[in-house]
Amino acid sequence: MASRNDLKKQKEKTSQALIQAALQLCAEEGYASLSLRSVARKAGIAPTSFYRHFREIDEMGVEMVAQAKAVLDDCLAKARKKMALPANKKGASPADLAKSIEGITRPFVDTFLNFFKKNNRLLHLFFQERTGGSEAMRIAIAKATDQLIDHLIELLGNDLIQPGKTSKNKTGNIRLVAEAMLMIVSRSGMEMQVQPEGKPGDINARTVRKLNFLLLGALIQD
Amino acid sequence: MASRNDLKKQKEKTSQALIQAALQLCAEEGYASLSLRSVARKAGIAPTSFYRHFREIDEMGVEMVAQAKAVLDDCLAKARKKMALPANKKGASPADLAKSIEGITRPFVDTFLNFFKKNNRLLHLFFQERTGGSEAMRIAIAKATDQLIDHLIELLGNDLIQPGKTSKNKTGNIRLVAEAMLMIVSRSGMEMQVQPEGKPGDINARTVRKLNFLLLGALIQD
DNA sequence: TGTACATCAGTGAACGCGCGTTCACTGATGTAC
DNA sequence: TGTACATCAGTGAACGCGCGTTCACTGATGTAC
Repeated sequence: MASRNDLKKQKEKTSQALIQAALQLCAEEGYASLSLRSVARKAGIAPTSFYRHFREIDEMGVEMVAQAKAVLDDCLAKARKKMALPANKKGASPADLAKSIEGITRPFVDTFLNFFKKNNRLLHLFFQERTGGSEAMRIAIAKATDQLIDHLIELLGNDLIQPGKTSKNKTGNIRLVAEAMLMIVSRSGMEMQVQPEGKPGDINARTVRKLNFLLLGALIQD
Repeated sequence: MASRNDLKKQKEKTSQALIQAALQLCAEEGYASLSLRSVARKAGIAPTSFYRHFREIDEMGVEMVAQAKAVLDDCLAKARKKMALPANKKGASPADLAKSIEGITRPFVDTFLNFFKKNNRLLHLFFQERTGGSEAMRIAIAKATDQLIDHLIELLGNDLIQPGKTSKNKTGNIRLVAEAMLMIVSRSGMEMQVQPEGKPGDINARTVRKLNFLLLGALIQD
């Protein structure tokens, strides 16, 4: 009575078990410390079975990156819903601007850091190995990061740019802002993970303030 | 005719050879991929000789961090000399502020990224392994980073804060700015190393603009 | 000054271990007739 | 429906390799007298 796809589904299930095991080990010891045998062991299969799913560790690594990317896209989409827009009203004073900017940065940081707590295995991989690991991994991560930044620009564009006022220069600035935002919030997430007790709960507040400076400066500069 | 310290000096020389070999391997493969044997091989000594200098790899790692820290301190000191101060003039327009801020950010970024090119082995270790590696390494790096940020705050305090206007709030902001600056510039340095051809020479310019936003926002917020 | 002894950085053999990879295999699932 | 064959995820034995670590050692440098 088995479906014709039972075999494929079972294989997919094992592949996922491998990836999940790898992500967990990666968060504990770092991607560079992954071994085919340790991943297989954690996933509960024989070392040799690994080759039924991936030709080598890095091929699995690329898949890991794809999954991390999907989670981050979800995270951004979730943050977007909470953002208060538009922030950029004409003739607003710096103090007013600062207030309305926090309507963007606060949900962004809170959502992101909350996701980071829940999915630290995914995100650790994403931001830690970007400048390490193998060539294939770096390329995969760089590509995923670029897409993520495009996604964030889309959000910021809608929230920050007034319709009809978009200039070439401003668009360029928004890319810089998006890169810096992601950089800062991911770094906060990493540090939160490394020393979860260090500075109490105010890591969110500190991150928000950093982003406030960044956005306020970018808006005023224009 | 040998000096009474010849033996000690020779030992120190070998220790340095080990550290330099390790830094080079670390930049190529990452700290996690270092092995006692590969380091000893690169340094030109027998694997067993390693134990005459360090009890384990991480003990050498801590020493590596200390050397990276010294280079970064030099880097900051060098940047300081090029910075134009003060940037924060009373009643300046945002446009004027932006101009004078670049007198700080431009030398900072140029000096830092230039040092990064020359000493990529040191800096890679410093910023890559902060959230990976062993416990001992993370502690050593965290401590060194804190000191580095204090150092940067010292510079920024002199350059950004007008005498007599220092407030508690402003001091707190400066720490946030210093952290974010170091974060952004180090990330740029890492990416420059990973893809040295990617975006031509404008990585400096892009980094400067990010820092401009940050500083401008921080100054106006106050 | 010369001699006898101490120190200690560096060595090479040897160990057990986890690794990636190969190979021929098993046995459940899927397909053809 | 039943039977014979094909597919293929998962297996266990075996391999050679680099690893960390131990040990007894060598021989140059340093010290005491």
